[in-house]
Amino acid sequence: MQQASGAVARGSGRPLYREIADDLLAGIGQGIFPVGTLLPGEMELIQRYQSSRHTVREALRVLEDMGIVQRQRGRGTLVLSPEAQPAFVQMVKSPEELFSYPADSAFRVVAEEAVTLSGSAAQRLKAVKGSRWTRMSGPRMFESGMPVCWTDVYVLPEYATIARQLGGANSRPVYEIISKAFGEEVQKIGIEIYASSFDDERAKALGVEMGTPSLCLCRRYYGNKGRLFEISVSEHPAQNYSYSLEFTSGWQNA
Amino acid sequence: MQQASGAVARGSGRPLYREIADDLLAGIGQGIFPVGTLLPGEMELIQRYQSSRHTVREALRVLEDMGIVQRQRGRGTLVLSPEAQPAFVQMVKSPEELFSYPADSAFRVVAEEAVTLSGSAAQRLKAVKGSRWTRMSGPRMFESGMPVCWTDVYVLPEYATIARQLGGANSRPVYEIISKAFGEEVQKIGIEIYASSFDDERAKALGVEMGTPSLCLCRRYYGNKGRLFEISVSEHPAQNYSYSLEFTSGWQNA
DNA sequence: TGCGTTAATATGTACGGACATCTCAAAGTG
DNA sequence: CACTTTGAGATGTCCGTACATATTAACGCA
Repeated sequence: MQQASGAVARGSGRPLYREIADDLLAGIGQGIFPVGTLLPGEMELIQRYQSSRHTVREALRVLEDMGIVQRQRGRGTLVLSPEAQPAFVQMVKSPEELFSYPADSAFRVVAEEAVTLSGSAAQRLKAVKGSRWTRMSGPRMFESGMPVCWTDVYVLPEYATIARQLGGANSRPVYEIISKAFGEEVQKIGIEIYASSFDDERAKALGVEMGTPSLCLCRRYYGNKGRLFEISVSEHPAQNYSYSLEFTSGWQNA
Repeated sequence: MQQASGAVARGSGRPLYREIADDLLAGIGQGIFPVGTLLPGEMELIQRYQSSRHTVREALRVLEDMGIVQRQRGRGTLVLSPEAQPAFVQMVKSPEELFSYPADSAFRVVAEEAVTLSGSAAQRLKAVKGSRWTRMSGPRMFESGMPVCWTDVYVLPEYATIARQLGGANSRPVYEIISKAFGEEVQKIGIEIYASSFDDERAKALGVEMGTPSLCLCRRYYGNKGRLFEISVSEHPAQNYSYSLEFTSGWQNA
């Protein structure tokens, strides 16, 4: 282990800013710069490493790209984590890919009503108990008439007017309609996957036997300022559906 | 749409390097700098935008962080893609987080045998038909004796010797044992999630009723040079288990 | 023709300075 | 005491320069 936070080797074949980054990283790992504290300022690092501000900033940028520190103008450089952050990353271009819905299927809304979440419903949806939503329910069908899944969509009451934009064969996802119509930018999406089995009503609607195993996907969409604005729960017949993910090692370049 | 690749607004409140990055991005989108070609050199961009090399490089770095261009010393700046790459990213620190196994549970191997995948089995595991594996099967139990899930682990025959390292209460995941013992570095992990229901044998082993809905997780581990070296299939009783994911917008800063 | 050498060109690294903007705490004010 | 103002210190932006190193193509020689 290299000595942390002192002089570093120059002309070692490796760039100076890398040496400095490694030294700072070692210092963080050894607790010299504990997580949650601020790293020494740029001016102090310049003196410590007898280098220029440009080089020091380059080193700090490396640590920031690794997710180890977070820089904040006017405050300083905050230590976030003692080690390189993501070892495995999954990337998707748009939230649409998280859907995996067949393109030639349509959501047919058969019920729309205002609901106030009871304790159990709130717990299941991981929403606030007593909060009010507008729920739209119905099956998603292929054009051929074959059922894909049963879907319950909960949106904030102020967004209830989007209901009339649903139902077309090539209608956009609900989150996208809301995003465009009301300026909600999707900041975060949470997905929960669990298994269940169909109750009587839904089994009839989808034309399967009651008690058929099902795969449920509950998606939560968070918009501006992290506000939860849509929850969608889909229940798929087990034999027709699976959910796939792929994780790749490294950040992007490594 | 802004005019691409000409002068940009200065003193617009936004940093100059951002303006330049946006202008170059627009130029790429309009086909002025087609995908696969090299962007103009830094010196030319300096003249075009009447700016300094530092600022131009900062702009190019923005595009590189977005995955739009790739810089190469001595060659130039290659245009990779016309639009920003990942909009949503999920990050996990280590493959272990993809497990979500309780810490105080243990895998109890009750059967170990060499298998050659039949067509249907290969299709289900997404592996090569006729390929040979060593399969270890058994329940995963809490220390209290309560069952967590049933697990089938397939490893390459050459790694079969790791079986004797399994079973302890705090044994490491299989992929990690293999990684350390044989130097396989996990490059990629694929996860497939689907619903099913327990057959007679497994239901008895886990103490649940036959036909109970279950959530199955099939994980595929790819090692050096992308070789598939382990497949693990876990079947969980539905009421005890759910799988959660979270995706965040932006690259890391945005 | 074939191959090693050389030169031009590109980005990478490193140094210097100046001013802008944000944050937070201390000092000042009512 | 509460609120506002001020100022020090931090990072952000932007300019300048010089040299190092990788790439490629042109050149010269056998």
